[in-house]
Amino acid sequence: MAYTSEYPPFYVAVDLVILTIRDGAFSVLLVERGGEPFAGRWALPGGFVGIDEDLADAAYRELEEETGVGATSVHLEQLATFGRPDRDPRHRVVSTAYLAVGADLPEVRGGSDASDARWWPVSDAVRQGLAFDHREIVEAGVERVRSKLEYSDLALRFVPRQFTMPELQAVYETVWGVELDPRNFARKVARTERFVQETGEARRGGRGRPARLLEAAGATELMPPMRRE
Amino acid sequence: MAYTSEYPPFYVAVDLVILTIRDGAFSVLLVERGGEPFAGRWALPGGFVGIDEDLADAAYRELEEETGVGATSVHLEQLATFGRPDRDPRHRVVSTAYLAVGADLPEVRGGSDASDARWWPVSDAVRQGLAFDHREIVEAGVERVRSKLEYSDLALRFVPRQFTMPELQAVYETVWGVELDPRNFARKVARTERFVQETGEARRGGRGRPARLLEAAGATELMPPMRRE
DNA sequence: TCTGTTGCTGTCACTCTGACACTAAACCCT
DNA sequence: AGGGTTTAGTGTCAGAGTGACAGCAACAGA
Repeated sequence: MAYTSEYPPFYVAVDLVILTIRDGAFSVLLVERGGEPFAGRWALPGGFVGIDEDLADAAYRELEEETGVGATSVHLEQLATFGRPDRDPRHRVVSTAYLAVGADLPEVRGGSDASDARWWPVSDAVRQGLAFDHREIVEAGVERVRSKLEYSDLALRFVPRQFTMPELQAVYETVWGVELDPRNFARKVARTERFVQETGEARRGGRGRPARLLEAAGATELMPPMRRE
Repeated sequence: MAYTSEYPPFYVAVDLVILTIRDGAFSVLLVERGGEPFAGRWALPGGFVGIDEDLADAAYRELEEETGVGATSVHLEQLATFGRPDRDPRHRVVSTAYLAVGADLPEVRGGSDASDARWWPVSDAVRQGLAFDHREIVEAGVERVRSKLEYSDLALRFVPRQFTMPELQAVYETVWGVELDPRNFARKVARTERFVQETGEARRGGRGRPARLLEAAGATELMPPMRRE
């Protein structure tokens, strides 16, 4: 069966801004483009949405294809939609960007197509020329995360299920690019009821005093919020 | 010229959540649907995006068609994109919702098509059954506004260029549905540098002591933020 | 057991917040 | 003209949150 139309068609895509902290760097997953346009340039993972597929489902599908990580333990939310008529030189593509945040996301080499895929520190990623308008999309995702650390539990998505207070503090310091006072930080986290709770265990094996292991306790808002600057 | 495709096409639309305060009520503009589906039901104004048209341009165009108001003095921002496969029974329509906020938006009767159009208090609007998934979209817009009042200058878009402190306070009270203390409110607004400034004039003619006229002074953030609850 | 390293907590001064009551400036009516 | 009514505008005080700061605690390894 074929469809005809008086007008050229829209293509609808999803792009993923997958963020994690790797080796102490706030990082985004990029794939190297094999073909034109922008061959050899780095771009966000993404793809076209099926005609019967929900946008969020398409985002999950792309996420799993690129990282092998299921929805479990990865936070996924809609970021924004980018639809400038000239953003793709081939067709009219409207792309809804999704933001994914996870802990310990796996190393990736070679995506579904033969092209390369790797984690980039976000500062390096936006400095180089990304394909399409992906620099703008990455910046929107990064700003969303920086902002949501202030008042939400998003920081907990950057650490494993069990984590320590210094690890959680490092999330804020890495994402915001600032240094925080550990005493004030711990006080603020502890003040929010049901934000984190003690597991009773501790992380041993490193140097120095072992840090107590914490886990999320259900609260989704940090109240009062943590403030930048 | 005709285009053919192996697959049924996507349609890309914009929907507008146009919010203002009318007669003391936080209100949204709805249009009555003339034809199927959802004939007779109320819906958000909106329409399809041209194949060479930017999403934001389409939103501006629809805004002007529906309200006669140009971009001037109306704040417009992208809200979110709604793309459930079954959200429109006819086609696959992916719709990007835009949020518009303005002061003194005009009364409207009869849109571009012959159907009716009018302002609804948002509580009445979401209570009745709106067409498509428009209830969800309205709720997203309302929540966005309630949230942005806390930390941005969005409240200034609900009042005319010159306004009084009680009028500005009424924006917060109406949108949040709470009562605020005028002393604490004025202190907080005045504390943020360059948020509002005196014009030297006063609003006369009403009952009681005339209120001094203020205007926006350039700051786009309310710091520290105004807090709900 | 000594040293190095990292985790953890308490205090104090300051600012911000929320609660609260009175004075000021206009209008209206007599 | 004066008194009453209505709305605008301000100051204080107690409690909470914040940022700056130093010292003790618990482990590993030598």
